[in-house]
Amino acid sequence: MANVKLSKSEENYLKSIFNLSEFGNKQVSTNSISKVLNIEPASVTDMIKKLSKKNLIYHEKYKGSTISKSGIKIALQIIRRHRLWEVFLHDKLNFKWDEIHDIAEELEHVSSEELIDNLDKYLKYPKIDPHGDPIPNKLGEIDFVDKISISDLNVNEKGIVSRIINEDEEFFSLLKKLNIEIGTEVKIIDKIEYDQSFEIHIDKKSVIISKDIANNIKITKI
Amino acid sequence: MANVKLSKSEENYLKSIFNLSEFGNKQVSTNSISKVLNIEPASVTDMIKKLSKKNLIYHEKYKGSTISKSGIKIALQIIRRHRLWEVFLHDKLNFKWDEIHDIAEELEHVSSEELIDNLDKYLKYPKIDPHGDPIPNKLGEIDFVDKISISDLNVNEKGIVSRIINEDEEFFSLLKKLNIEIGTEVKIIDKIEYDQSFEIHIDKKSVIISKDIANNIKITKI
DNA sequence: AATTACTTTTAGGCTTACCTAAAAAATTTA
DNA sequence: TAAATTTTTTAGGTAAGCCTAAAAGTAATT
Repeated sequence: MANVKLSKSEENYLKSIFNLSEFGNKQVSTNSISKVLNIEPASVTDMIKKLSKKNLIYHEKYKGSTISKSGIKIALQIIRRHRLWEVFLHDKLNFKWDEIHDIAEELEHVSSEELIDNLDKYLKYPKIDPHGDPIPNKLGEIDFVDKISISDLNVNEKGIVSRIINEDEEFFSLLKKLNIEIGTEVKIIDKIEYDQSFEIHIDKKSVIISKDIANNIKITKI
Repeated sequence: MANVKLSKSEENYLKSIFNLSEFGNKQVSTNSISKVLNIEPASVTDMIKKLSKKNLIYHEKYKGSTISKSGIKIALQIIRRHRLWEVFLHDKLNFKWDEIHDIAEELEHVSSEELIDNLDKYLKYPKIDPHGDPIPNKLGEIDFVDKISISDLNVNEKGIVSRIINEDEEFFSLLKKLNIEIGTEVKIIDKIEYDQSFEIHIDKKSVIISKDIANNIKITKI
């Protein structure tokens, strides 16, 4: 069955639903999809009906949506395309890691399996993209490393930044200002009880970041 | 003025009109656009109105369309993107020269000037694509070499295939069957008066090709 | 020049993917 | 638990880009 080419919109919805569902395990609300895609809830309801009819998601009225097995499979392929293009843009075309997301967002919808397979080979089958996110292979398999965030560290512990969760422009430019990128070493100086923010050291300079920011920066403990 | 992003459809129309106009010099009929794009004439009329309003083409009712200066400029950029992607697909991803057209047809609509400039640099500013077509530079300038076709050769003259005009799938597979590609040496054995077809030698093997085929294969005389 | 044939345009429709406004259901709060 | 709030859905509408059928113009043929 299946395997009818999806539209760009359908692909974007599916990818977002997958991301919001945390690997297919959580029910996703109409509102949350509306927010990440910047599309009115009423329109989201329309698309939910469409994707349900194609059995890519299941939907219970007024309750929420769950992504199906075949939906996950497709979502992983879209994510694979996105991340491979990001590697290409960063490693071959010398784009900065904070410039690649939007372009990859467009390239990911060019649908040719052969194109992606050849690109994968050309890039020597990379395992992670420039943001530190794992790249699913042709079969949709993904090196799933359950990473901890800066917020999981205790005072005086250190880590190497390995992945940026939030992909918003503003978040990227904030990190740039803070001199944080993949590979940066951070050390926790203090946890501020009042608002749960963190004082950390980057290149021996002290900065304070909110709990939310700390949550969005994954690290490898050292 | 100008510089509002065009839709994929608008870009495809503009490119076709440019191609049919022979570098902007000829008036283009609604029917001819309809044929190359495989879209009904009535729909073509709709789009002609749209492009006219944007001053990318001029249109005289029932007479035909002419592409404007700014239309040409944009068309050349689309062609530039298409041909650069073809070089990438052929040289880097190892696609065969007859497999690249359709994929490039999609990639060409990804709109990021920076992307194309970086790609151009990465490919070392190529002057021709794998079909032998010249690639416009960032400014839209194009190495315009007025090539001759096989049909311009006389009996016993030889040439090296340098460009394939027709980009249809069927034409490509015909050439493949005939063992003709960029770089192939051909020699005219005979011109057949009856139907203007040509008997030519490829790798010392004799084949007969129609006048139309001979017209669509550009060569460098040797 | 009249008829026929072809080309182009107009008119009206359809689908996709969005929208707003209002109704219905679920959840939170008092 | 009743009222208020929030979420979700329904209903109806819009623009883009296509379609068919029919009308209007142009060109070719007799």
